[in-house]
Amino acid sequence: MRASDRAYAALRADIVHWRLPPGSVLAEVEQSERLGVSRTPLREALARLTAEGLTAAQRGRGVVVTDISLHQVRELFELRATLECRAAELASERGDREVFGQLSAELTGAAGLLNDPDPSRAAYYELVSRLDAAVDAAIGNSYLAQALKGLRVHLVRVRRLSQDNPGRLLAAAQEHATIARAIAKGNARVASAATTVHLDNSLDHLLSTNPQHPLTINTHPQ
Amino acid sequence: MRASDRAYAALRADIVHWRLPPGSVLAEVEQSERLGVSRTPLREALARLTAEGLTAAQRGRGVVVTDISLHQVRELFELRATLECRAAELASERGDREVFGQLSAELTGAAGLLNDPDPSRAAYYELVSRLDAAVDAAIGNSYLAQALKGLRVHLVRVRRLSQDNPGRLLAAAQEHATIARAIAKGNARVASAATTVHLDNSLDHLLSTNPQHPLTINTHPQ
DNA sequence: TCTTCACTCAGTGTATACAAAGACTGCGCG
DNA sequence: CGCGCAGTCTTTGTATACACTGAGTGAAGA
Repeated sequence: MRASDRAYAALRADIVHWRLPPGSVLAEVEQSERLGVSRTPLREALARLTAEGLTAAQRGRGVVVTDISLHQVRELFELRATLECRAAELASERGDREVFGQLSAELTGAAGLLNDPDPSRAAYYELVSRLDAAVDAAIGNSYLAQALKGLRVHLVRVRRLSQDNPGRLLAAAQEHATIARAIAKGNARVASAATTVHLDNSLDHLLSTNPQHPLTINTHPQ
Repeated sequence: MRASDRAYAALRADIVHWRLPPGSVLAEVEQSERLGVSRTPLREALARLTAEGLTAAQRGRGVVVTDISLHQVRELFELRATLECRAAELASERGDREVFGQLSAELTGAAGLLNDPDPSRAAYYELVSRLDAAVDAAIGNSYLAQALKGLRVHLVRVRRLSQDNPGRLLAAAQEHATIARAIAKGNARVASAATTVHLDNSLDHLLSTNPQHPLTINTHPQ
């Protein structure tokens, strides 16, 4: 694996998991020494991150990890709703019904996963990402799939803000199950509607647990 | 201006205007000598182009200008319809009515621009891009605006395929005027519908003037 | 005491040298 | 005559040295 790929993956993970919180300045020499690569591949990694919107180049001060305000979260969810509703419709028309039937069944029984002691809910999120992957494969549109992928990077970072409690996660799992069931039935209208409802609930939950603007207060959530 | 920016702008223009047709291999030393920059900024430019999807890295043979099949054009328009319809809706709700009223009037009178002897129709396309810019500003969603921007790069490249005749351009101008008028009236439903119609007509025209798959035959349209 | 200018220095932007990996070619063997 | 292998060579990947820009700081003058 190339050094630039390693640097990119490491930095991206650090940003997404808030080990590099918004506002962190990523000095080239400092990061290249930390990651054990030279400046050239590190610059390539930073360029990729900047293209994704995870970092931004500040004239004269290097690149910094971009901030996320609640206002931006709203914009993010507005685009997300647009893309995911369309994706749900297309998946309903073009998807493999068995795949989504199976996923729907698993999601309905996701309560078991949430009783798991794992605090990171890895098993649950893995199941959800399998649904995402199934939708990507079903829509048969690489441009749309790519747009969705680009969005999800930001959404994983935002997830840290939602401070999910078991109740919300259980409800979200059922909403996901509803979406998968509609796709399995080939009902595009319902799939789109269920997606709209799910995203609205998610955003409401996120906003209610983050009363005001100051997301930067949560910079070190530990 | 940085050397990497110049290299990026030059390569991007060359690709979009088909001076570097699909399949061209962009060897680093060759291009860096041609553009008068060293390999380092050129690599950065190539990385940006690859992130945009205009080029793709081929293991061991450098980066090549990506091909565009009719199938991909269909996918492109599918995503485009999704994003632009939503953008038209949001612009109807949030846009400045005077701005779009003015644009609508100009577009209605665009027949004059099309009688212009300029074969590149620069004046016409400048007017259309002003409509795009107005929509971007009106939607008030930087993520959606960014997604639209990323799409338009590919669309400019595809434009070369559509071999627009004056009749189609005039019809397109009227369709654009209809969209602008609906936005000016604040009628989101009609704005979205008019966008759907316009994009369907555009795709139909493009497909009818490119009978079969082999877009690569048009590699050197001059 | 405030403002401004110059100096220093940290850090990015660029060039180039070196290393490594993959592709092409030519030869030999079956 | 075809297939396979090895060697060479082109091209990318990485490291590092140098240049240049911009920011911060200190002192001096008003």
